[in-house]
Amino acid sequence: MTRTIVLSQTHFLSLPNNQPNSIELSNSFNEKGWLCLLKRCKNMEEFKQVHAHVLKWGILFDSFCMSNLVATCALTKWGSMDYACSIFNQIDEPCSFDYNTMIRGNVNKMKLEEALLLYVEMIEEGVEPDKFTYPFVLKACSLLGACDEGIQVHGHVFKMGFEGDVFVQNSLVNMYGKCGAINCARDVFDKIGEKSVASWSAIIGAYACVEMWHECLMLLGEMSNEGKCRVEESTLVNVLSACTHLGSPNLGKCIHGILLRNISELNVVVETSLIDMYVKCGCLEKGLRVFENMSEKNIFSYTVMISGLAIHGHGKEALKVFSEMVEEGFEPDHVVFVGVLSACSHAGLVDEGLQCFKTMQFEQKINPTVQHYGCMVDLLGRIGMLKEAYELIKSMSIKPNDVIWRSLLSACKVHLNLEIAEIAAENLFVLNQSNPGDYLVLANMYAKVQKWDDVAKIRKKMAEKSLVQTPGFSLIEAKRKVYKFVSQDRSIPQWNTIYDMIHQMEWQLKFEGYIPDTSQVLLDVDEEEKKERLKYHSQKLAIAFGLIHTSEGSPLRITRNLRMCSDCHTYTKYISMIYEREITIRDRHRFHHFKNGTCSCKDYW
DNA sequence: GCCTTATAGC
Repeated sequence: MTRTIVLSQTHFLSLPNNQPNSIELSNSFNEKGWLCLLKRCKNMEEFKQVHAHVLKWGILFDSFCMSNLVATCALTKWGSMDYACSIFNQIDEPCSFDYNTMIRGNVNKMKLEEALLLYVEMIEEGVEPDKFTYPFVLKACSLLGACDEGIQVHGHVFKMGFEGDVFVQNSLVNMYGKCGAINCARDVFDKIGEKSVASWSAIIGAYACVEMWHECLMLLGEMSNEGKCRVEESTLVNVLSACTHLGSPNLGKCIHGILLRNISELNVVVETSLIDMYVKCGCLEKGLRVFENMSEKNIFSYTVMISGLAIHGHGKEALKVFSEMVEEGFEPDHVVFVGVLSACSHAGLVDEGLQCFKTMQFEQKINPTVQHYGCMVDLLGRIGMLKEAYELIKSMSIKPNDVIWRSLLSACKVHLNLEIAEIAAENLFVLNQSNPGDYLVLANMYAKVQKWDDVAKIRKKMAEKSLVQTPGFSLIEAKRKVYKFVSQDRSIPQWNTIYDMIHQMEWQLKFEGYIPDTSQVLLDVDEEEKKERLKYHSQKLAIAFGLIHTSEGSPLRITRNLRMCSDCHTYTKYISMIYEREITIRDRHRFHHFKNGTCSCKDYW
C-alpha cells in the first residue's frame, strides 16, 4: 500500500514557531524535505517565507537542490526572475543545467536580451552548453527577430556537434522562419533525418511567417504523404491561417474534417483559428456554430468572434457577445475594444460606440490607441458627424497617423464636405504617407463641385510625386483551387474566354443602366482608354471567371488585398442582380454581401 | 532532472 502525502508548506507555516533556533529541528527535516516544501509553494510570498526558514536554520543545500530552487523561481508562473537570479548567484559553480534554467526563465518572461547575455556569460565562464541550451537560446533569437545572432548560434550548434538533434533542428527552423529567412529554414528542415510533428509544424509556421500560403498547404500534403506522423492541432493552426488568407473556405473545411477525424476533443487555440477562418472566409454561420459549441473559451475566442461579426456588419450581435464575455468574468483588453468599436462603426451604432469608448477609458482604464481612434473617426464620419470626427482627432492624446486622416477623408467624400476634406488631405500630404487614392478622392470632390483649377493642381502634384499604387489582386476559389487575378491580367490560361465573358456581361450591364465611373481611373488617358482600363479590374476578372467556372446560382466568394473601388462596387451590385448570384467579397476592410442589386455595407465603406 | 510547433486588432 502506498500512502499519499497531503501535507503542504501551508501546514508547516500555520504551525506556531515554538522552537528556538535549533539544529535538531533542521535535522529532523532533511534538505529533500525542505526542497519538497519549497517546490510546492503557490506564490512568491510563501516561497520567500519558507526559504527564510531554510536560511535561518542554516540548512546546507547541495547543488542539486540549489538547481531545483532556481528552477522553481525561474519557471513557475508566479516565480520571480530576480529571486531566481539571487539564488543562482549563490551557486559556486553553476552547471549547464543552471544556465539553461536561467535562460529559459528569461525567455518565458520575455527578457530576451538577458537570456542571450546569460548564454554569452556561460561561454565566457567556460561552462559547456549542451543540447538543451540551444532550443532556449534560439527561441530568444526568434522572438527578437535577431537573425544575425541566430546565424552565430547556428555556428555554435555545428561546432558543438548538435546539428543532428531534432529539438535543436526544429528550433533552428523556427528561428529562421520567424526572422523571415525562409530559405535557411527550408535548408535545415530538409536535413532533418527523422522529422517529428514539431518539425513539420515549425516549417509550416515558417512559411506562414513569410505569407507563402500555398507552400503551407503543399507541406501539409507532403507530411501526410510521408505518413510518418499524425497531425496535431499546432500543425493545423498555421494551415488554417493559410486558408484564411487565401479566402478558401473549402480548403478550411477540409482541415476542419482532418481535425475532427484525428483529434477527439479540439482545444481552444485550434477552435479559435477555425472560427477566424470561417468568419474571414465569409462563412459567418459556421464560425458561430463552432463558437457556440466550444467547451472552453478565452479572450482570443471572444475577440475573434466579435471582430468577425463586426466585419460582416452585425453590430448588435457583436455587442451581445461582448457582454457575454464580460458576464463570464473576462477582463476586456484593448484588442477586444478594437473589435467592439469597429462593430459599432460598421453597423452605424453611434450611441453604443460612443458609450463603449467611454467605458473603455473611464471604467476599464484603457488608454485609446490609434486603432480605437480610427474606429471612432469611422463611426462619426459614417453618419456625417464630420466636425465631431475632426474635433476628436484634434483631441487625441497620440499623434494621428495616415489611417486616421484617410478615414476622415473618405467620410468627407461620402458626405461631400470639401472644407474638412482639404484639412484631412493636407495632413496626409504632410505625413508623406499619402497614396494615389488620397489624391484621387480629393480630385473627385473638386470635380463634383466643378473646381477644375483645383482638380488640375492635384493632378499635377500626383504627377510630380510619381506615386506608385500597391498592385491590387483578387482571389477566387473554384474546383478546390485558388486563382489569383491582377488588373489587366492576360497571363492567365484561357484569358480570352474570361475577356469574352466580360464583353458579354458588358451588354447586360449597359441594358440595366450601369454607367462606368471613370473617375476611379488614375491614369492620365482619354475617356475611352479609361473605360477600357476599368473593365479589367482584378475583381471583375475574378467575377467573370467565377461565373464561367461555378454552377448557375451558386454563390461567389472573392478575397481582395485592397479596398474596393466604387466602380467595382456598383458593377458587382448589378451583376448580383442580373446573374442572380450572391457575391461575397472580402476587402482589406470588411465584407460586402451583394444580393439582388444591393450590398450589406449600405454603400458606406 | 530541463528542450521544439499554435490563436485576436483601424
